[in-house]
Amino acid sequence: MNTPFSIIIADDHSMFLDGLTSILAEEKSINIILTAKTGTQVLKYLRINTDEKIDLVITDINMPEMDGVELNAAIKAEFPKIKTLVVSMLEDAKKIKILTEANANGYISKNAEKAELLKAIKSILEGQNYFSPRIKQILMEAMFSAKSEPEISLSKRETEVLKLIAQEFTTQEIADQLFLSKHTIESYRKNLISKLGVRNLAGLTRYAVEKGMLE
Amino acid sequence: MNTPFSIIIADDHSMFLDGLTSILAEEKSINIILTAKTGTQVLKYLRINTDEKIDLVITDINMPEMDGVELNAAIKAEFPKIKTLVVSMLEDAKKIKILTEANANGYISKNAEKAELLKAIKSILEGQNYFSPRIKQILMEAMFSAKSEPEISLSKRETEVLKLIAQEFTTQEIADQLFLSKHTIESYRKNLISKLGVRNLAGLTRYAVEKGMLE
DNA sequence: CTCAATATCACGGTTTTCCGTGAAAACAAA
DNA sequence: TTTGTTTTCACGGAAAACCGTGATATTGAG
Repeated sequence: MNTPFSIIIADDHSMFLDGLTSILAEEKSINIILTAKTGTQVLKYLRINTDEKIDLVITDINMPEMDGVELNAAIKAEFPKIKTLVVSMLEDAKKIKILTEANANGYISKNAEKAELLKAIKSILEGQNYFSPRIKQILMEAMFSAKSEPEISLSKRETEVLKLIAQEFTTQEIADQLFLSKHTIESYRKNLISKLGVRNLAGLTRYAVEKGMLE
Repeated sequence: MNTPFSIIIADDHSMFLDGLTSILAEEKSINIILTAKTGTQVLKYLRINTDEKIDLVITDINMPEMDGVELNAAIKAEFPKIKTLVVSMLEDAKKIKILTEANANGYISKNAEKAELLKAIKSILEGQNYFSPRIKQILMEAMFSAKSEPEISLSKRETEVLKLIAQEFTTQEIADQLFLSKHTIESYRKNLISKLGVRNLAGLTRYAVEKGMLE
């Protein structure tokens, strides 16, 4: 018999953490070394116990302090030998894309059955990545739809001005705050309006609010 | 020894369901009769197997088809003897309030530890309701903060005009659409601005978006 | 019925936004 | 180093929003 695999689990919801632990405790080939509620806790552990061989980190995406995406990136940068499996509530195309680009070894949804979870873990521990058909499909769709979206990107200043505009400041007030000419701010207004494809202040404000740009 | 308690668990996330099942399987005094992914499944089961004695239904709030709040209400209406324990991701004051008013027997967050879950289940099965101190506190705060909010109410027309304003229509355009004078729309603008305590179009738009007035 | 809230309309004046058109300097990427 | 993006500034005119200060008619609740 081989030595059991060592894994770490990170999820901010205790109950889910306990549940996962309980499921995996039944597996003789798996040793749960640590359960954590934030990405930082996991990283801290890995940095201190460098001699301990960890095979896999299972992580949620949504966590306080350091989320699963960041944690995955950090692990891949500092401990490239450690495999990662991301488990998430939502099937977020963008995050999945980022994760695949950051070499995560697997991604499954919390909608997945216990059987699929075990299958994913086994695949990854054997050296194969695991992305369910459903996830692959979402990824593909995101690729195509991404092309239809012209991907509006705003510069730092543009973002800064837009925020202030949406916060009910007038052109003059913004100019004063940023120590710029009011003509400059007017330029930004115009650019933003054409760039974002809106008609007026209402459109600008709506964009800012919907993109969550205001605190 | 008493006969074990019969419980049903409902949660749309398989993995959580499996986890919970795994945790509770360790308890000899608990028999898991059914696990379901929607509230309707649970209700259907209860209606068919009326002879089977169910002690407790553990349910998530966020589920497709029929959520935990509705499920709780339905159970309390049709099967008042069955106890309910609601488990939720978020600590939503409004929903907690509704649930307590609908006589749910307990509410715990998924942030809760396994120990608290077991404590809640035991309390409820022994006939006592269980709401954690944290939940009680949130409930209290909601009560007070509800009173402090002056509750701005807009008339039908005001709402209608505000929606159009936030959708980038000008005063003249709105007047044309509603077959009103532009002066009338200007009056509404003024009233809305003072009523909502904002400075300009940006504030109006922000209010509309944040209140979810625009589909 | 009465009173308050709602809905409608009006005008003149000020401020702000919107539009077109242009351009120079700084900076980063190729 | 050339090229593209970002940041900065300028002017004039048109359009729209904002402000104050009204008024009248309808309507719904008490």
